Formats: sequence, C-alpha cells, structure tokens
Amino acid sequence: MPDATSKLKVAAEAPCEAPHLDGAASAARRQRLMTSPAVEALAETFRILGDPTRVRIIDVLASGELCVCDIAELVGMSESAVSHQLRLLRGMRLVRPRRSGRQVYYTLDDQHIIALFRQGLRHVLEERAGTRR
Amino acid sequence: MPDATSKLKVAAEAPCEAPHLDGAASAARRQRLMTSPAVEALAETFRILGDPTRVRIIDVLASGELCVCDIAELVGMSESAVSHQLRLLRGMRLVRPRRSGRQVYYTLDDQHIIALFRQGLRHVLEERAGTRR
DNA sequence: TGAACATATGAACAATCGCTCATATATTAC
DNA sequence: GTAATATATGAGCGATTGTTCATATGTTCA
Repeated sequence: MPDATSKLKVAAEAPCEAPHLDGAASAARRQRLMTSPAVEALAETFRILGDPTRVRIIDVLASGELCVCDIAELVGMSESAVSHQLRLLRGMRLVRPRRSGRQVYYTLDDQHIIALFRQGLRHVLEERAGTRR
Repeated sequence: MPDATSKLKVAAEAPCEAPHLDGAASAARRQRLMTSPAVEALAETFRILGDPTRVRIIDVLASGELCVCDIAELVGMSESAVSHQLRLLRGMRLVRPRRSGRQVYYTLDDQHIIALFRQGLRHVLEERAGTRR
C-alpha cells in the first residue's frame, strides 16, 4: 500500500464535483500506485540522468572504460567538473571506479542504464520525427 | 558528427600521460558519441522525469485518464502545484489534455514513458536488492 | 624524502527549481 | 449579464543545482 497519500481519506477524492471515479474504482486505483520509496528512488535516478554533462559522461563510457582526464576531454568539461559529476554517478551506482596507478578508470556499473538511454531516446526521437497531432 | 566538442582538436585527447587510446581508437570513439541535440533532448527528458511529484503524476495516469483535481488528490499536492507540473509534462509531450466541460482530463501521451519507468525501476530495484560488491 | 601528476573535494556563486499565493482564463448555470 | 467552479499562469521566495577555483589526497618517480 502506498504510504505518502494514504493519510488522506481513502474513499472519495473529489474536490471537484464532476463525473468522478466511484469509491471502488478510486480505491483500486490507489492500490496500484507506487510506494513512496519507489517514487523517490525512481525520481532520484531520473534526476541524476537529467543533466547534459552526465548524459555525455555515460555516453562516452558506453563504449568502455576510460580514465577521468579522457572523459573530461571527450565531454569537453574541466576535470574538476567531471570529477564532481562522477561522484554523483558513483553514489547512484551508475558508474564504478578502478584505480590503476595515478589514473582512475570508470565503467558503467549497470547495463540497465544503456537500456534506459535507448528507451529515453525512443521518446526523444518520436518527438522530433512525428510532431503528429 | 557531434558538434559540441568537435571544436577541440580531434586527434589526441590526452592531458594526462598514460596508456591512452591511440588516435584511431579515439577517433572511432568520438564518432559514436551522441550529437549535442540528442544529448540535450535526452537530458531534458530525464530532468523532467526527475521529480517525485511528476513521477507520481505519471504513475497515477498510468492506469488511465484523470482530471486535474483528481490527480491533485491522488498525488497529495495542491491543484496549483499539479497544474504547474502538468504544464511541464505537456511541454515535453509526456501528457495530453482533453477538455470536457470545466474539467481538463490528462492522459499519458507516449507509451514509451511507461517502458521508461519500468526500465528505471529495474535499476532501482537492483540497487536495493543486490548491494553486491 | 620531494616534485610532478591524476583525481577528489570544499567553498562560493549565479542560475534554476518547485512550491505558495494571488490573479487570470474558461466553462457552466442562473 | 453575474456567480460559481475548474484550471492555468505570473510573481516571488527559499532550496537546490552545476560550475569554478583553491586545496587536499593519493600515486609515481627520482
């Protein structure tokens, strides 16, 4: 059962007086809702992916491991900026570091992310191509 | 060809002096990079999805059309806050409005989004379950 | 040891965010 | 027309963001 909104009365959710869901349909609907922790975690994941620099970092890592300075070069940002972003990505377990001498090599730590990118691009491309309606 | 970083010299990307990609591998890698517009568009999409309120809105719409006041009730936010967020989601063509009398009913405007959510949740769940390493 | 290099991190700052509140628009009923 | 309802939007404000710059940490080589 979701817990963020369940403090509200469960039966009728109707501040507007319209052809509404009846109590049963409404309750059924509430039960399908994601739990608060799931909502937070999902939003957090998308939030981390929602920045061009981080998208670029993940993109360059998609074809394999790279050290920080190469990432910085390829994405066209300072090494400091990249390092800060890598920390966030590490925190979300999206990338994983491997030290070798002075450099630290980063890899994608979850192949789901590549699938996520592809799925996201599918939406983006539909946007630009279609413009139906 | 990507255009944001291509102003930099294309051959060697090595401020650090390490066992590096050679020129050929580096060039090949550069060519696989997403274009800047694609990067921006993808990041923008994820950014819009990266907020708990918007995740909740999409979640409640996943089981079908709802008017604004019902959405507000189900996600536990003010109608004004929800309306502001719906505007963003509309702008990204993630939801679509349909007016019927005084109410405006919203639907998901792209089934890709549901797939994106599922894919995102797959990452999130792996996090919580595994904690390997 | 000390200098040079690669990366990480803290502080600071402008820019952006998501909310609230007040107000505007649109529709319905009278 | 006016009043009431449903939604949309602009202004404003505290909170968060992503960068830069300075500094700290960790590694290699002499």
